Amino acid sequence: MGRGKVQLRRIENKINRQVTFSKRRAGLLKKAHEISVLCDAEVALIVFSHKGKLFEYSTDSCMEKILERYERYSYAERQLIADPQTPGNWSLECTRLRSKIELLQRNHRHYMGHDLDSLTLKELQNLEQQLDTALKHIRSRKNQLMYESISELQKKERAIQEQNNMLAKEIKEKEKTLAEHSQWQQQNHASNPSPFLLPQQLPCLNIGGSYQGEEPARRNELDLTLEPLFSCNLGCFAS
Amino acid sequence: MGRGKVQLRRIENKINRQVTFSKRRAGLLKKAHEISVLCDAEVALIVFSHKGKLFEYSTDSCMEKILERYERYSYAERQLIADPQTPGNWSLECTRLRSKIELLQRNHRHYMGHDLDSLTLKELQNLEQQLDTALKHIRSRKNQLMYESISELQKKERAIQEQNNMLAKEIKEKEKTLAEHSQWQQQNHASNPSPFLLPQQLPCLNIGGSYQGEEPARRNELDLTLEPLFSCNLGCFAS
DNA sequence: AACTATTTATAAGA
DNA sequence: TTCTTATAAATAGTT
Repeated sequence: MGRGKVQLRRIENKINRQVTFSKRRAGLLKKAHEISVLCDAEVALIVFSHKGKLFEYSTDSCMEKILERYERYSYAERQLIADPQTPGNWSLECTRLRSKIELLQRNHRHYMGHDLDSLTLKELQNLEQQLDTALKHIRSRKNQLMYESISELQKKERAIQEQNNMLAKEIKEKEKTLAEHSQWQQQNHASNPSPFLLPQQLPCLNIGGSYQGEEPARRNELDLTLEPLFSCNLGCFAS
Repeated sequence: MGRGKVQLRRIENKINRQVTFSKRRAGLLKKAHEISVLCDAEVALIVFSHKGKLFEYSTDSCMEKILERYERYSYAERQLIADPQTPGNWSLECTRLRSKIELLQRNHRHYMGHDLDSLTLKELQNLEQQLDTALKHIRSRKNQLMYESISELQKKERAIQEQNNMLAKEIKEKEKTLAEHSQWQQQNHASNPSPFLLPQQLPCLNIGGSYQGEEPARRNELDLTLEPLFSCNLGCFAS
């Protein structure tokens, strides 16, 4: 379905894969719902995206019930597998999981550059290479984000500058009108208090107020984004 | 899709419902498989027919694993429903541990430079700095090991050289004795076959044999250690 | 996110 | 059930 036939194999283009995933996921959930309604079936659908995000559908009788029913049903087929409900097995499982956590944490310490004494030269070499690669990816991604940030700022700057110019023009005109007016007043009454003060102050107040009032949230957001950006190592641009 | 449009409600005709179920079930399983392959997603699909028959599909990583992952994942969202069922609730503990593992693994993927799209600029910056520090530690430790390796090799070289010298000396003396002896023999019998061949060969054989026999295990170990060392990035000495 | 040319899925009929 | 076929839906590539 679509402009071209598609081969049943992993889409290598990341963007394409993401888009196709969104579309097909919607289609799949819809179809799951349809068969469930049309044919009075009980459906549970679980989808983990490549990135690990979860999407699910389940007939109104709720996911947990269906999974429970599944476990019950499929249990008959795999009588051999030890029952994980047994208290003894649970504690065993816990022990297994804890040791796995221990391993992951130890591993993580190595990735943080700690506890290196136990590693051989070869292991250190592997670690170094992996971190080096990871760092490259991270810096590349960071640069991408920063460039995006910068070009958005430049766009914003141009917009604001333009606005600024327009406001300045407007003020100039107002100033002119006011000056003419005050001159006219002076000629008629000759007793005007501080006639030149107001026109001088207006520009600053107007510009500042207009700018801050128009988009305070977005401005703050950008400020936050850029603070660490320039206080930190800009040297990474070169990598 | 089909000859007529279809309303999204239970098909009352039993035969029709059964037929539609068969067809749509096939379609649904196919699509589940397709999205799983095309988009590298992990999919679990469970369908109970109206009559209670089970049909299922799961990405090759097998149903149980996906369901486990699901439980783990959705646990985080319903932490609130902390059911204080039985004192010493093993299954709850297991779920908790599993979600911790999930978290560690996700974290680790970031440290490997994967799945970076979900990170903010600030997070990327932190990650970069951590990896950079870690890399410095690792390289420093690696250098230390390499220097140790080198100085040990040099020590070993000196020892072997010394041994070599001693052996050479010994051989020279033996040669001398032999020469005297053979001269003496020649003077007496005058019919010695290839009298100068043996003394020339002995040194090589002796030295090689002595060296290999003395510590074959450690020598192999060192060779293995040093192979990647010099074929690889020596540039790290500078860091 | 919307569009559209195509491919797929499938409802109805045989 | 299975095959066929007309038609509805889904969706790949594009804007």
